[in-house]
Amino acid sequence: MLRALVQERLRESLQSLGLGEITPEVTVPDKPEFGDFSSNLAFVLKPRMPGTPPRQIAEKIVARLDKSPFAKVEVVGPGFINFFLQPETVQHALREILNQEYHYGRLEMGQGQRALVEFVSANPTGPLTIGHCRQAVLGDVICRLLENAGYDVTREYYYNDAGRQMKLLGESVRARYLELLGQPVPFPDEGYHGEYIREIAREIQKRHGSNWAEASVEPFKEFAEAELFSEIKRTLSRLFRLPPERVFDIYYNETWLYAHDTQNALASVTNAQVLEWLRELGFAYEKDGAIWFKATALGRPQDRVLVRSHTGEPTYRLPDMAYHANKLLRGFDLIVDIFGADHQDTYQDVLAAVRALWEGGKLPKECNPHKIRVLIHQWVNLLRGGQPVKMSKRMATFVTIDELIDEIKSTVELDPALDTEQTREDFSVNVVRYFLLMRSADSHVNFDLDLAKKQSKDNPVYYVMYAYTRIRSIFDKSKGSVGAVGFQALRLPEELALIKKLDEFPQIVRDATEHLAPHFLAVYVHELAGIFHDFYEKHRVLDEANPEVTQARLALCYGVQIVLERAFALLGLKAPERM
RNA sequence: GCGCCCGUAGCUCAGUUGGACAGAGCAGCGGUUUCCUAAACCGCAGGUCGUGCGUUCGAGUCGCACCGGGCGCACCA
Repeated sequence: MLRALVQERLRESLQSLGLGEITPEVTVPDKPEFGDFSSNLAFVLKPRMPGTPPRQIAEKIVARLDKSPFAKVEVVGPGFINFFLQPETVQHALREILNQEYHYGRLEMGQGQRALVEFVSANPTGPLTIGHCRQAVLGDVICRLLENAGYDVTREYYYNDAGRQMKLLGESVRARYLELLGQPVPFPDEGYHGEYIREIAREIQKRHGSNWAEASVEPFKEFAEAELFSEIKRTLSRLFRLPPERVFDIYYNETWLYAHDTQNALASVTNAQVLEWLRELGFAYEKDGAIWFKATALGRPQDRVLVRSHTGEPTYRLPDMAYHANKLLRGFDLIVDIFGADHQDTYQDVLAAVRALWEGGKLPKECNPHKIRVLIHQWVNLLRGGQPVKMSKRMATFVTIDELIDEIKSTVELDPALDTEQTREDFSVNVVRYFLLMRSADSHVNFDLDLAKKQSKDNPVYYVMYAYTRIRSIFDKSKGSVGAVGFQALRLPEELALIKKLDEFPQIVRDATEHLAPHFLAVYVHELAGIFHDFYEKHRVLDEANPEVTQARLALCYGVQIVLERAFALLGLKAPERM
């Protein structure tokens, strides 16, 4: 990496000045006049060299510097050090990339450690909607990033089929079923009105005729749950481009936490156990017949009920605490929770409780809650005709992920030779994923359906994909392969800019992984595509009159192809060969 | 009222360990095609980075206050 090289030269210089222990900060400046890299080292060093103006400090550092990789090193302004690389230095970076090929951008930070990523976790009361879509895609990419970094990743989905909502689901299906049999009963007050409920009822009628007329709610609930879960897996299978049986590794059922089961290693700690521990540590108490969590003692704004007074049932908070205790006990090195903005307050109670258990010695030392990282994402606003679409799951005024993909798919147009059902599916999934990935999880996303459906350049996905197809097209025409060539021919600004951008890739992947921020990568890919388009427009790759340049530029294109394919794989995008 | 997130160009958004005159896409205006796909490229225009204090050599970035928007604040999940 070029930046590491600059840092290394600086470090050597510092050592000779007796300041070797500092890791110099090196950035890529915005303006080309400021060079390829820049360091503010002189300012950082200022407190350690009182009385010396930063400019002089910078000059001292530069005087001791090994300048062989650079065409020029300047001290400018109040004390910035700007580095201008030799073309040969940049060319060498391309060599490195081609050597590493599809290993380029792999990270070592995971080192075979185990990571658990929990996401989506919707109770199966209906199809997945756009509300779940962002979380699903974020989680999927974070899993891919962690795998790339060497983690052994477990994808987990937490759900509950025992609560009130699931009972309502069963009652809703039962009501629709009896309606079909001509024995209508009142529809449950807060039941689910979606058409999918009728479909499930029809399916029951198809398989069981009128045999379920006297049945209780329970079988209806179970039938609906099974149907909906397989539907959910099918949807995620489209979105993740994984077979349905592989979209998640573990479906963790909240009910496992209610009764101790020695057979179940995933739930070695129950709700009751956690409650007892909290009591022993003084973080649980009784009031008004309920059991409360003394969250205020842990710096939280208010105490919360853990066990209800009337029914004796736990609220969702207690099993959540038990669930997280179990996550820690299962021996993961990294635990990632992905939640929507509605959880931003509540997860902190759960973490506070788990921390208290650990600090109180109830959980083994290796179960340090620092291993848990929570990623909160803001909501997606679906816009249709410029207006936000109001959605309610219960009233069935929602747009499902499948509907979203299908709607976009109906407008996709690709090169006729490649315009198949599969490529259209691939492309519409690209659009959905990219729209949701290109923004920071912290910011709200306006998903403009009209825009996503437009098969035009408004759509950044096309821009990125088009760069890839241009490269493929060059290689189709070139007939030759990329051989062992010299890169001395690559010295034009657009060529060097492209290599320098390729050189940034591993650091971008590292940043995205460390910050659990896929949008770093999504933004990078867009920038890389832009630099490639610029190069492509200005310089012809294939030139029979000049085989040396052709070979060097083909190698450059291959480097871009490698990085694009690596980035696409991490983002779960699938580029077409032609558009 | 309390907590978390956001407020950057007409629109949608980057800018994540504070760094040099603030970026991209789209929309607007003007150009580019005997040549690897013009779903592209080039140029122009567009901003008191919500407001005000503060921290410092330096603040879109950190702190405080205020204004505006989103989401929470259940013995629902």
